Order: sequence, then structure tokens, then C-alpha cells
Amino acid sequence: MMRVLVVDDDPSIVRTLQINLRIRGYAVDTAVDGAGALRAALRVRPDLVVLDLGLPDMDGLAVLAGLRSWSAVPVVVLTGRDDHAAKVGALDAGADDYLTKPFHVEELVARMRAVARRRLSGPSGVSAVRIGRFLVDVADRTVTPPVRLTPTEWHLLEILVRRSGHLVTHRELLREVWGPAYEGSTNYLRQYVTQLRHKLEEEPSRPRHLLTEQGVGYRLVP
Amino acid sequence: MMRVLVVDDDPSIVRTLQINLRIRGYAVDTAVDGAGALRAALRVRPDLVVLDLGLPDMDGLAVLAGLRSWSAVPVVVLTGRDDHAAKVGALDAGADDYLTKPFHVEELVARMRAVARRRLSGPSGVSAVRIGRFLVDVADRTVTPPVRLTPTEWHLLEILVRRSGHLVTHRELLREVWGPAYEGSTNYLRQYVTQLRHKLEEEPSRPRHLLTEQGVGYRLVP
DNA sequence: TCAGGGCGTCAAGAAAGCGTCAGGCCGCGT
DNA sequence: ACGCGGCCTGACGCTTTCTTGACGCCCTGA
Repeated sequence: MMRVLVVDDDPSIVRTLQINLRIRGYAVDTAVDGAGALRAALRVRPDLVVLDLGLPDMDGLAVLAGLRSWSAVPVVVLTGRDDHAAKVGALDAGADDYLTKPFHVEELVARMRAVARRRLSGPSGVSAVRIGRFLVDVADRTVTPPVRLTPTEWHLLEILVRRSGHLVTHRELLREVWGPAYEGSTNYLRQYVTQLRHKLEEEPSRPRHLLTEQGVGYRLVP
Repeated sequence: MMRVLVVDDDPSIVRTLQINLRIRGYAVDTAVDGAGALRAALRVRPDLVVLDLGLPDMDGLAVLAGLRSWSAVPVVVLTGRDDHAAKVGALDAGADDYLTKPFHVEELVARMRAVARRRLSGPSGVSAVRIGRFLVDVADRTVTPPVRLTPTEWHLLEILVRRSGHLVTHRELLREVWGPAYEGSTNYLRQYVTQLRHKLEEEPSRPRHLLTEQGVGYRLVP
């Protein structure tokens, strides 16, 4: 049985999620503030955390950091529509995915499943994924059928493959491939994402695997 | 955990290997003579054997034969630099790979990994590959139809053949052929890769087997 | 619906990596 | 001593890759 901890200061949201998730077979614990969330997480050791960033007593990012200091539990973050900075910050701080309010429960469940599945496949992530008609093997540095990729293209693709299905922020990609000094230059990403799409997507202008998350980053879905 | 049996009559070599292999996560048993080696092999059933051919009490080949009479365990043989006959004999007797003393521990580990991997992937041991109209046999050190290769050319080709299909980095090639001090000088590689292509490729300027992976290394595809 | 920022795409110059050639050095056998 | 084959080395031009700026479209939020 999958054990989920729901953290939100709005009791009606907590109740709604609790009911809907239980119907779907999850064991649900709840908390309405940051301190309670950390206590509950320590006590019940949830398999997954749904965390609202807009808590009354402490910053959602602080809760996330507190969690991450001792646990690798998957976290799905809830944000307000405009809280863009918090959203990106949460992902950089180790959140696994996010959802903007208001949202449909089905969508949350879908994200939860995706996140949980991803964690199962090990901390080092996957090394090979199928992208359309291509098989990309990061360990072997091969694509079949053969496609020529430049070093930078490989570097970028490798990160996305290792975290396939997972949203990776602009900052993470830039820092990893070009270094910390380039964290603002998304034009590099635009350039190379375009190139990768032209080499790996059937319709580069209508990507089905290398997806854009506007204002946040990119996500590779097999 | 991979269990390795190290057999050598020189205690200092045994000790060095024991320490270095344990650091790298192998479980290590040791023996200092042939009789002990066979006893140990029977007892611990190692996943891999590192066997020195110059043992005091019995011929290394006899040990290998004894092993092979009941086990298909991968064996990496250690030989003196000039002991060419013994080396060839060992390969004929069922050794999987050899290394001449003195050697770097990293190289031994690399060979061990390669041998273990080869065993896993079935009988596709890469000691011989077809390159265009040539058959390159690393174990025999022959190319048919005959091609004259210089020692350095052969050394380079041997590494690529043993790992055919896989990417080999500049650094690995340089370290293997010229030594660790030359890891930055890719101009050596450029020179000798060109020579190999002129001897083995139909169109040296349009290589179809000895391929460049820009910025990274080379890959030999049969 | 409109404005603004984010994004995809293109093109061109700069930089880096690579293949190739030629010459010098050294050790070997004659 | 001499020629030869193999190795080392630097130089050159070419190709690939990276960088950078510009432009127009699309999505988002007001």
C-alpha cells in the first residue's frame, strides 16, 4: 500500500485529496503546516509527499529542504498560478514535479504515479530510453538507428535521459552543461533543444518526447 | 558481489592486488601455488580467476587445465613480458585474456570487467572482428589477408577490437598505448588512426569502421 | 483581445577538433 | 657507415561544433 502525506493549509483541499486518494487505494496522512508536515513525515515515513508551497508558518521551500535533509521521498509540489519563482525554486531544491492550483485530482494522481515509478528505477536513473523510433543508450553513447550527436547535444540529452519523465529546470541544465556562470542564458538551451528535436523527433515543430515546460524547463518523456 | 581468486607466487603482488581489488568492491581470495589455487577454486567457486603462469610447484597451464576440467570460470592470465609461448598456450588452453607484468591495476580491473561482461553476453567474445574485407584476430595477432602493422598500430587496434562496437576514449587509448603521462596528446592518436585507416579502410578519408567520436574518442564497428 | 515575455528557428562568424603531410630522430641490421 | 623502418613532432587546411544575435510566432496573463 502506497502511503501519501498531503500537506496544505487549506482544510477543504486536504479533505478533498484525502477522500479522493483513499478511493484510489492510497493510505493518506495529512498536515496543515510545515512543522506538522515534518513531524508527520518522520513518524509515518510516507512513500510520497504532496506539498503545498503556500503554508502559513514557514516557507514551503524550507519544508522541502527539511525533508530532503534526511529523506529522498518523492515530492509533488502544489503552487498558486502566479507563484512562478517558488515553483522553479522548489524544483531546484529537489521537488520531483509540480501542479498549479486549481487542478484535477486525476492529474495529481497521474503525476504521483509517474514520480513514484521513476523513483523505483533507481537513484542513478535510467541509462537507455526509447524515443519514438530511436533507442538512446547513454551508457554506450549510442543511438539506434544511428544518429550523429555533438558532444554538447549528448551532454544535454544525457541529463534528460537519466531523469526521463522528470522535469528538469533551465538552471539545472545550464549549470550542468555550461557551468554555473551560464545559468541565465536560456538561449543556449533553445538552440540545442531545437537541434535535438530535429535529430530525434518525427515532427521537430510538434515535439512528442522532448517537451517544453514554459518558464520552467524541459521534460523528456519516452 | 564479484568473487575473485588471485593466484601468484609473489606475495607482494598478491597483497597489492588484494588491497586494490577490495577497494574496488571485489571479494578476494588468494593462493600462492597451483595446488592451493585448485583447492581454493573448488572451495570458493570464484566468479573470476587471476592466474600467474609462473608458479613454483606446477606449470600455470596445468592449473588452467585443471580448472577447465570442471569449471568455465573466466580466467585472466598474468605472464612475464617475454613469455610469448606461455601466453599463446594459455589462450589456447582456455584463458580469456592475458596481461604482461608489470601492469597497472586499472588495466587488470578493466580486463576483468571486460571478461566478465563478455561471459555475460554469451559467446560473443571479441577477439576477432571483420573489418571490411579484413579479418582481424587479436588472439592470433593476425590480419587476413595479410597486412603489415607496426607494433604501435597493432597495440592501438587491439584495444579497439577488444572493445569493438563500444566507444573508447582518447584518454583510455593514450594511457594504454603510450602511458598515463601522455593522456593529453591526442596528436599521437590522430597520427596512428590515420595510418590504421590507410591500411584497413577502403576509403581512408571516409572511414566506415574506425569511426571518430568528436571530442571523445574512437569506436570500431565491424 | 491585446501586450509582453518566452520560445523556436535561422544564419553567420569564431573556435575547436581532426586528418594529413613532411621532416627529423633513433635504433637496427647490413 | 649506411639505409631502412618506425616513432615523434609541428604545421597546415578543412570540417565540425559552438557561440551569438536577430526575428517572428505562440502562449499567458491582464
